[in-house]
Amino acid sequence: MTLPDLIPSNIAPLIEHFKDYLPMDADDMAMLLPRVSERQIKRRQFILQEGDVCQHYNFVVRGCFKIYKVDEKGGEHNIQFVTENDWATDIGSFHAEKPSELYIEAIEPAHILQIKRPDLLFLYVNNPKFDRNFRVIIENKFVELQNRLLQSFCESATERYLKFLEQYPELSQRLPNTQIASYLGITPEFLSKIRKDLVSK
Amino acid sequence: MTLPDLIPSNIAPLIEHFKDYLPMDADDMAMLLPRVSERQIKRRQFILQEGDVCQHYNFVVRGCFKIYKVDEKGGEHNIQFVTENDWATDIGSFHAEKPSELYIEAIEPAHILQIKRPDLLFLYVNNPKFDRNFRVIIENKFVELQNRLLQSFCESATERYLKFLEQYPELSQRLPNTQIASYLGITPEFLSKIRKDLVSK
DNA sequence: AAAGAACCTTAACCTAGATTAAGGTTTTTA
DNA sequence: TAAAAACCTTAATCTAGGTTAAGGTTCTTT
Repeated sequence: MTLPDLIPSNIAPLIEHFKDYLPMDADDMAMLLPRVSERQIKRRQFILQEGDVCQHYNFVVRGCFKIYKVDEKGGEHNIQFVTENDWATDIGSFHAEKPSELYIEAIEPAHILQIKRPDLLFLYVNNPKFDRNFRVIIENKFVELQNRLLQSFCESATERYLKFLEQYPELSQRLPNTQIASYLGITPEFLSKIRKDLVSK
Repeated sequence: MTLPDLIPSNIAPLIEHFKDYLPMDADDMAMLLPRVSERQIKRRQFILQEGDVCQHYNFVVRGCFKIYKVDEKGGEHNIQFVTENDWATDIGSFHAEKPSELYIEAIEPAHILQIKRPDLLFLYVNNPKFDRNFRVIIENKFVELQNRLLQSFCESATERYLKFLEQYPELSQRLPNTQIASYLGITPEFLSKIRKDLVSK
């Protein structure tokens, strides 16, 4: 539980995150530590913009981000919210080193830990624990995304909204309804109507 | 390119698939070989049904599968087609050992290679190459799924259909339009209308 | 070779959710 | 602390795509 003294405590949440998957010994931490850098992000600040190559795996220590795409007509579509102890990255852009189609923007002031591409590759090549950890992390992300697709195919907007409230009760307090509507794939006006209809029942 | 004589050639496509990610030596193959079993699947046969726990990672050597969910009203929604040299598995059900919400059904007679859960876990624990390979495989699947979600959010049915034809020209020959419509998230009747409108332009 | 099943298309009508517009409230920023 | 920006709601109108129904065609199975 307590970390060796030589590990600065501000990277502790990331170490704890990895420990959810596999035990991390002092050597593993020593390998990770010099490859992680901290950053404070202001509200409305971007850590990725359309057209840029995603250069980092970003671990959120505190705060909240939205990952979204802007369509031809300028509409924003949230594909994911990322909060404490989760990763905010465009995996496709990161690995293929291709320009991203996505924006990643802080909805709240945030504190993140970043790992650069060459550093992550170093970790993969030199310590199989990182391959393992990220395999499992991405499996979980895949399942989350698949459930999202299934919901958007199989359920009405009202059902999706109710399940969102149930599944992310904390997020639904933290976020403005505009952002939730964008995540659900509907307009804020229609969400407003859904909320009225739910109350009147 | 040529495999050692002791490896039966009918597992060759899987070995080649792994070689796309990392070199495989004789020891790796010797570890893999006894943990893979072959199966012939008939058209319309299921390798996974709703309610069952997904027990295998299924590698498709030949044929085509659809992975779909059935909604409350009995409607089918294809989330993915799987053809040669790809994996047909419900990753969520497999790893959590929970009943699946999905069906995986052969659209064409198929030949698959299966790895059981305990065998895959053995490979993960005893040879880090498998963690690596499946990390990369799932990263790619994640990106594919994310693009699908983005398209369904940002584009009209007509645009989605045109991109499908472009991205999977071979599949669009192989599949009936009913199945393509279900993948695009529209009814066969509406796809028929889209096709008519496209021709008349 | 025939019967049944799956598939494709057209067309009339229907609905979930979008759009536009407007007024009020809360939050942010200068 | 005031102006600007973001947010929320309501209501009228509009539209992409669904539903129902029906007829024709092409596979599959016996």
